[in-house]
Amino acid sequence: MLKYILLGFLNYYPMTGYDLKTRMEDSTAHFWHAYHSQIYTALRKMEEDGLLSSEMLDEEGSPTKREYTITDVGRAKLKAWLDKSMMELPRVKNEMMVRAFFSGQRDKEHVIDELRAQRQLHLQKLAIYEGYEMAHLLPPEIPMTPEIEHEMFFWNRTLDFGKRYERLCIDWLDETITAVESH
Amino acid sequence: MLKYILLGFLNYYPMTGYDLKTRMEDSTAHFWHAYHSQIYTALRKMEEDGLLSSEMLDEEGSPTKREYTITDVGRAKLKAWLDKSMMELPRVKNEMMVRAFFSGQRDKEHVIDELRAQRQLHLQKLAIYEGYEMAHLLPPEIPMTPEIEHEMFFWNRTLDFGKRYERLCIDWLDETITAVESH
DNA sequence: TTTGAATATGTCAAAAGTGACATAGGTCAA
DNA sequence: TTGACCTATGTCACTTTTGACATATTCAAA
Repeated sequence: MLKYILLGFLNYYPMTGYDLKTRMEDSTAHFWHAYHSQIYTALRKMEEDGLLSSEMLDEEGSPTKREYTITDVGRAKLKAWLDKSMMELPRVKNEMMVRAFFSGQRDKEHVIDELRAQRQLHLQKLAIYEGYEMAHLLPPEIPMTPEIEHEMFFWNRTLDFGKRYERLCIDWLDETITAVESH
Repeated sequence: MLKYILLGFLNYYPMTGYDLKTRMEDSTAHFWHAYHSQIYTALRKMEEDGLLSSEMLDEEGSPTKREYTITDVGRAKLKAWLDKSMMELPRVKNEMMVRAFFSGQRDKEHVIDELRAQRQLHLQKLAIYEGYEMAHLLPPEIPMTPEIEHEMFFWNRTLDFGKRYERLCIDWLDETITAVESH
């Protein structure tokens, strides 16, 4: 999966591992988390496999960077993945729900503390999403074309999903906290 | 994580790998997916580590089963995990959102087909959740006590989260389909 | 001037997850 | 009685993910 995210971004324009890491933190990390260690190793592997090519950039006044460019093979791989529709539901992993499921075995006050902390974190995340502009993902020199607006339509749809998800979590936590408090 | 789910279930009463697998499919799989291969290997590993003990059951008229029982060490491990509150947000991985994010590069009709298929799957899942009774997780011979009702309160909270999540997905897909259709 | 934050890139061992392959008995209906 | 499906348990090679450790530069503030 990470492979396709990296291909997807590099299909727009060449980028370094750090660029990709920050791009992901501002966008896809909300629905696909990856450590920078994984991104760098994945890029190396993808270059070995011929999906990417790389070039060292030595600008003065900035550290050495390795910039990756998608190859035709990489582009074909991305297209093949996008063209094969997903016919199952995505697999979910949510540690907080696991904890909630087994919370009957726990001290009530302790459970409430945790739920409140989670609520706070979801509020913060929602605030970030609400202040977020997907246009920031674009490099400043790129002019707005209908194609890019079309891309951004989908970026904004995923952002919208993120906001709704955070609201759902907050509402669920509010109700759960109230229900646990009232015995 | 899987380890704690298995400990959580085995803390109720001893079970076989298959029992755990089916229990998970009916409950925690909605927020934590695991293959049976992973469950069986995890159980072996946990026995090695002293968290579980096992015993072969040879009932006539049924295949050989291995039943696992939680040990005191396992119980302590579970308690320690439950007692340490989660102070970050759970990490999300959602392949469908990754696909949506990069859907600007795809054929419109193709995207709509995929979104419609996803919508159908989420409707099915919601119907399953709405017909689901958490009490079915309990073995028939167990009487209903206040303790078990307390456990079930949390089980039902996670089911409620699941229903809301499915409705969110359906609503989001409906709106996204409409928006993509109307250019 | 030094300290800390941000930029930038990596390695690595270990753990977790994937999904195909394999086996075998029981039940039930066509 | 044959085939399909469910129960029940596993192996295994491979990929992915985790999270700690490591390093070096730049820039701004204290």
